[in-house]
Amino acid sequence: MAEDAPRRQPTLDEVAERAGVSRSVASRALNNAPHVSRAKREAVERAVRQLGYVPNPTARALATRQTGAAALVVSGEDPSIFADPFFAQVIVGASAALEEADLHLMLCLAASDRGRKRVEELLRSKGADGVMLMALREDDPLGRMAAEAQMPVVFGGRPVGPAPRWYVDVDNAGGAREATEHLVSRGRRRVAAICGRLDTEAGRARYRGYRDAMLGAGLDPLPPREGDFTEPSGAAAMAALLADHPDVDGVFAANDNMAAGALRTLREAGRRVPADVAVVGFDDLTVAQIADPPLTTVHQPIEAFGREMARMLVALVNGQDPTPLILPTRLVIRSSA
Amino acid sequence: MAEDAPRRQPTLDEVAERAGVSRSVASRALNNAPHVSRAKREAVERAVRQLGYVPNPTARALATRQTGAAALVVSGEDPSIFADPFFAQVIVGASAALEEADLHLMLCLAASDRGRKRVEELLRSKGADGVMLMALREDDPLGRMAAEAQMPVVFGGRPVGPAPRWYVDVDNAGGAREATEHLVSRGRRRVAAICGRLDTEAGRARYRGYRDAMLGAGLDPLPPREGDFTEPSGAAAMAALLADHPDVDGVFAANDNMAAGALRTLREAGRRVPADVAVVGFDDLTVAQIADPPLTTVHQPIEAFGREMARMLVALVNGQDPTPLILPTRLVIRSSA
DNA sequence: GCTTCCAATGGGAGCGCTCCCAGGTGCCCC
DNA sequence: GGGGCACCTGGGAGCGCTCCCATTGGAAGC
Repeated sequence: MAEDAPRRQPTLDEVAERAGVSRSVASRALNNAPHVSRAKREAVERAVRQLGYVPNPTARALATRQTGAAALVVSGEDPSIFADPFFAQVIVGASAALEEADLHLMLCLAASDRGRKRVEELLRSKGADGVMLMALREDDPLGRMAAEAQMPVVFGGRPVGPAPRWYVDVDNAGGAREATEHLVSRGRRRVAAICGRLDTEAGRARYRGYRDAMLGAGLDPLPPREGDFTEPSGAAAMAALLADHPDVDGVFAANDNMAAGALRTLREAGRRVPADVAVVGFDDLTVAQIADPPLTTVHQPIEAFGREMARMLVALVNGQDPTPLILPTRLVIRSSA
Repeated sequence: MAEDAPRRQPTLDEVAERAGVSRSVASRALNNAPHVSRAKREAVERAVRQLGYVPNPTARALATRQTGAAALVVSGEDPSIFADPFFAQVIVGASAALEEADLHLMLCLAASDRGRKRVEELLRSKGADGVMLMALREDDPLGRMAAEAQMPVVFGGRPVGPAPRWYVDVDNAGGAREATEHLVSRGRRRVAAICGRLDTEAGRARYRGYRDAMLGAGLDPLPPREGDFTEPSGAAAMAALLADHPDVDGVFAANDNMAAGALRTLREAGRRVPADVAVVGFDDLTVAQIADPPLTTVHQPIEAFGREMARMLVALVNGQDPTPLILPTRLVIRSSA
């Protein structure tokens, strides 16, 4: 009755032996490849069941030269950048798409030197079948490494500089323009922008969108007021803004976190939102709904962003040549503007 | 000048040949193992540099029977559970600890059937050197799978039922008790609890802490008002609470998201916080600081949680036998209570 | 009935690394 | 001066799988 606990995992050879076939046939049966008779196929299946056989992914990887994993690399100087719920949603999307392709997700936070070194090694050693790269800053060494890697690379968000061959991005400039135009259409004239880091393309593009909208409306854009996409930086930027331009009546913040910070500063300064100052954010994360007042914000399809990035990578891994993708944004009007 | 782009990665054999040594010596030099003369060691290093050699992790994995990766599995029926910023912080901590041990992080969202199946396969095929398991619900099949796996498994948060051999957890009951006692000490008498999912141990323990504190103060605990750790569920629970107990003057919410929802409902119902109703949350995520009013909440060391989980796993992988860990919580007093 | 063809089969050579072991060298010590 | 005894060294056997290829046998075609 008591089954001897097998110390070692059964191997394909043992399955083959038990099924009375050769290893080749067993392998073909397992990968349901052609050229296996019905009888033997069934014999193999039976043996697999009896032995509780599971193929060894490492051995398979070595033989096929495919790891069965895709890496998602998040750059940035500070690991806490990853605490932004934005990434969690990207991961949910990417994970779903990779699951369909039966690829595992390796997550690499390339904040520390050590982390970057490990990513470089991953890239050079083909430790994954492909890589998704996010949150690159200007002159990020990861960009160069990726270019040199003999491996499919998809960028999540274009990096600063020339656009890479494969990327998924969001219409940052368009979204920012729409947000700013909304403020202007509500009669705001002294509209300022709290920007994200200007060493990222997203930060730059969103400022460009703001500026274009202002110029288009015949208004003077204010110079960029740089934050780092965090709530405190938004609060600080808003405070500085109030000091320099007490008459500001509209604010476009390059993400919801900073918008929330701006809201806090405005509340503390006794300014009513939106009566005195209207505020628009970007991202449409949970914080936008929770904020008081709820934030009017530029919605971006974050989960789709992750999903499309992964799908593009899968296509590349399968030898196809997908085209870059720019996802649309859409203004969600709540009460802050 | 123009270097021929080598189509194939150089192998250890080529390094050895170039360095004029055997493969064994090259291997030892690479892993800086003993029994290699200084001269040959340097020759190998030179050859590595000239050839741009990077060891093939898959081949190494096959030979050593170690994958060099640890998996973080997040269970739950809905992938969006992962959108909770809680997990992002856990990942930051875990990632840092794994980086020290030179292990890669595989992230598995085991929400769909397909996802669970893949985790099972991972477990059975030893596709990773160890696994961290989080967010298990009652009777979660993952628990059984993990128990059967011939692989180190660390639980992040104890599952419902008997405690596993290795886990990292937070003092949920203690934190909840402290939170509730705080409300009582501020003179609140009609204190309710908005619970998390009661099919998770965290949800249960936090309710137990609330109940114990109430009983300890000679007050009647209200029956659990169950949410699912999301903001809307907190808002809904609060609304139901107001309907059933209009005289409620204190609320302990089992996490910050639900507390934020409660805040919203209270605001819409015209109740002042904390004057009419005091609210305490749990987690101390960013949302607690952003909320209006800022939330008094039970701080838990989330990043440390992830870090310790990973460290425990690394210890197990290295053949040690670490002891389970329960991390302390601490009440952070802001203005909501 | 004999060639032709193709599905089915199993042998064997890798994939690129680790690690055990047998053999070889120099050096110290009695 | 010879027998240990370090330390080096390289050969070779795996790790568990895939896949090419030569071989077989039976069905189909003439």
